[in-house]
Amino acid sequence: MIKLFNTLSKKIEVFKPIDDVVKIYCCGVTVYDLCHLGHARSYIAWDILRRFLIYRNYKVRYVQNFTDIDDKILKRAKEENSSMKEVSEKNITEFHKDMDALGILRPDSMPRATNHICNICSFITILEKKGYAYSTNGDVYYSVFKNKDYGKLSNQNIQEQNINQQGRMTNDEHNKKVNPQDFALWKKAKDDEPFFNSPWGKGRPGWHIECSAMVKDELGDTIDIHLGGSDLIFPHHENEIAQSEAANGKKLANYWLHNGMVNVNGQKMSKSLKNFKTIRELIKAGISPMTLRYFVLTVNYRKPLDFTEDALKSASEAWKNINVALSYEDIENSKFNSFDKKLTNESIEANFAEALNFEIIQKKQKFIDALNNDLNTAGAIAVIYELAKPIKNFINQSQRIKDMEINSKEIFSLSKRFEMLKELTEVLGLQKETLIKESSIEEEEIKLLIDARLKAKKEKNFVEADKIRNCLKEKGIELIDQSRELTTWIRI
RNA sequence: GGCGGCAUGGCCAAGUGGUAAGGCAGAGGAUUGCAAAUCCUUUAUCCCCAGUUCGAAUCUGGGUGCCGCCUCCA
Repeated sequence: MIKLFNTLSKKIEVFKPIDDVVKIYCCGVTVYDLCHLGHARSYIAWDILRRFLIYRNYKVRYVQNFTDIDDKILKRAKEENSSMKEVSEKNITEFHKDMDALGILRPDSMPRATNHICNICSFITILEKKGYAYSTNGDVYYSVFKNKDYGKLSNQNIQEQNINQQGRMTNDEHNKKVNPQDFALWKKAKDDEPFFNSPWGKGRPGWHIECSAMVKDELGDTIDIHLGGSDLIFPHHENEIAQSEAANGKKLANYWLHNGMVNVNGQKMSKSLKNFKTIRELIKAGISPMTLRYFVLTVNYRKPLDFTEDALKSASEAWKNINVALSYEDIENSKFNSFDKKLTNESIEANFAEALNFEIIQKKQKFIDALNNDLNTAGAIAVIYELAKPIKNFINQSQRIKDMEINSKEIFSLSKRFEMLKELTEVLGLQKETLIKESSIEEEEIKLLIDARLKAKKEKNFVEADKIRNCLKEKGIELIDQSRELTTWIRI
């Protein structure tokens, strides 16, 4: 039983899909710039939800939009002396690069606001006909007081909001809006702005209406799950509900899920505070994509995620260990060819195989239980670690100890664990990474230095020996003395 | 001012009524010329106060502190 926290009811609820295809809509990005860690957090969380549903045998249709009409895009286009289209195209390409790097599955469909102008216009027309919208000189607004339910998602009292916001309207808005909370469905274009033709003249859609129109077009009137950041609860999602439910006369989404923000020094990471780190720059700074993914998974998706050097370092070390375990396949293939890899249950004592199997199944169940519980990824990771630890230990030892004694029973056990480890890491989207750092040093040079060091060691010149060790360490090479005469090395 | 959330060991973080998962970091020991890896040992009564209960980190009330939303925002 998958249980999810529903913002609408403010409770954890058992997830029950409407029919056999789970319909999910996720609010995407406004494509005026590169994505930062906050975006990564959000889309990683929802990627886990999607992967887990699929793992639990649900069919999923996952739609995520691009907002490619927006004031910020226009502003950016002006700054760069380019067009709205060019800015959004460029950032959509960059978006895909980042998301692919993070191992986020591509949505089944990624509609763009600009391709849905027609749907948006007919949507607004319906709202007008039903009396929920009014137009004033080329602008169209949604009248929130016409809607009895308005505020049900964010638990806002519309009257109080009204009082609070009286002073916030610009003079221009005062002339057009009946109430301060009324929001734009269609915005009249200024002379120098790009526009689309509409029944109300030249203009462009307001922010919220695109999602309502695209949800309806792509998935229908009522969907299973609507996703987004917690900063979208109000007003964006509240307004989406108001529009869609007024127009369609049906519930928009059964489950509303919202992820917590990424914080920097206790404050929300955001463009306006200029405290953000783009995914691009983090990766460039040597933090691998899977480290970022792991970092995100250490905290429940609804809680704030503090971005600190320490936390990132901790995630990085932990991920390295799991990553070592994930390289088991390669090690097995290259090192243990002498073993009969086709070991079967028959060649291993039945009791042993049975006990092992039981243990592994138990871990799998623990993993599922964790994710069932409102996507407790931290709990799931604990299971991953339990599986990975013996594998990691084995690999580390085999790399460092010459002629390590290995028995077929152990290999059998490790292989079985590894199978499950792979299955479960896949659900979390954690993929093996090659963590080799760039190193200027050539293999030939390393060998020469190792020989020099062995010679120094024989002469008990440990000062010189340590000097060579430290020198190589600085270049990302770690030496391992497997015996008096044998030294190997690995990149760190 | 309105709405919502959070407070668990040095750090990160699970657990939501039956005497505290996991990770990172640290300490001691074994091993090692050193180092690495591995193994063993080791570090919490859960912000404060009151209450409910046989029993609470977990429920209720009050307090303190922090954060988010109410303008664009994942």
